[in-house]
Amino acid sequence: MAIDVDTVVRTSVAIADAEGLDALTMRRLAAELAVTPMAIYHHVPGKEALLDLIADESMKQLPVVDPTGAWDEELERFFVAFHRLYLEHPALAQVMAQRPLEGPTAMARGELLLALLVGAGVSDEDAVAALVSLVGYTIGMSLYRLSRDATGRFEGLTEQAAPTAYRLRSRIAATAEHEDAFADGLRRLIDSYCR
Amino acid sequence: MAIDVDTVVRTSVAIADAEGLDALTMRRLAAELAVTPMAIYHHVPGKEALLDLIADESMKQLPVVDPTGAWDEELERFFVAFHRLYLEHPALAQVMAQRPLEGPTAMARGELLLALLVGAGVSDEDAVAALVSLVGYTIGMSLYRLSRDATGRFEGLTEQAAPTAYRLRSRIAATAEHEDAFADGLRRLIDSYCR
DNA sequence: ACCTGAACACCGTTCAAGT
DNA sequence: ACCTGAACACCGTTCAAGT
Repeated sequence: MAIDVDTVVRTSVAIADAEGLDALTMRRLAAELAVTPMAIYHHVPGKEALLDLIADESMKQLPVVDPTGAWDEELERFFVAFHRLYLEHPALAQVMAQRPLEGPTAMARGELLLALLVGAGVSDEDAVAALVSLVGYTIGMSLYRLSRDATGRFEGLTEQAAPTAYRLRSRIAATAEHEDAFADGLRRLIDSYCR
Repeated sequence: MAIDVDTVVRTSVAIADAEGLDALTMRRLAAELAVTPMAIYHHVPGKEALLDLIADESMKQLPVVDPTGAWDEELERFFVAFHRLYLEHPALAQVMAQRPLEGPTAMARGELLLALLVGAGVSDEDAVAALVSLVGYTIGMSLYRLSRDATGRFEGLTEQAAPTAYRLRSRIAATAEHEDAFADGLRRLIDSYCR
């Protein structure tokens, strides 16, 4: 039934995107591929390995930075795209949250970012420190945002019953959901590495 | 057998801390409590609710900020403790990654942080923006660090076979695992809100 | 080499019954 | 009110067998 690693991975991504990561089970995937659950194991060692493949495949959507561009602008462009990738694929964010950014594709993108910084005169140490901070910030802000989207908000919390908590939540929600909240903090972080 | 919500939650935390979140199943928990799996459902609606309770219970370990202290120092103290809490309880970080910081305890801590900032003359909007960024940064850096700790590192990656990727990973690992990496980026972010 | 069928050792949760 | 026993509808994965 024309089953290979690529179709397995692509179908997995499609299921996770459409119905959430919980819906992605080996049995569901097999059904989608019109095949027995065990057939998948001839192309992928197991579910963990499948998630690794999904992670790496998805990272290919990250932009490739231009090493000749302005490094602060390139950084902003890259991490805004990173953030957007997570928001558009919540299941991916969920997968990546538990997985080091160590796939071949992620590493290749990392090399480019590092080269960009070092080429701009930043020391090796500072460049790596900057990258780690920016990646951490991006992951955290994405997950934080997604977790607010996912849950039914203000459940059982009315303005009458708990006015302070209610107002705090409203304000946090408004800020966290605003597109610019992420970019604002990102710029603060990037700027701090400019000096 | 002396089963109440508190012992259920505390035992859950103990299992998750000792053996990881995956080991925390309703059946395993029941065994630990010397009770039938179904007994738990008379004290907690279900597993999701149990995870909510674990989350809120754990948040009680976060420090209470001193509203009369220097706000930059208080912020640093709070988020460094937050980071440490996650590192010491990886299962908690895993739970929180998928859950909004909206429990009663988290909200109470948030109120205090907000009061601290507003008391220092920061506008409401900026204060909320600062908190969201700092929380996002802290969550992301914690998860990023934990994900590197969890996986067997450099699996199948030798210096001979792929020298560039190998060196990049080594440098990232060294940076990410350094205690000061988190605090450094945190200070950059906090400082950016001082001006 | 690739796929199937049946089975194993698990999950969370429902439901009816006991005290 | 609190707990039990048996069952249901799932999981990921092993193993032996087919082609």
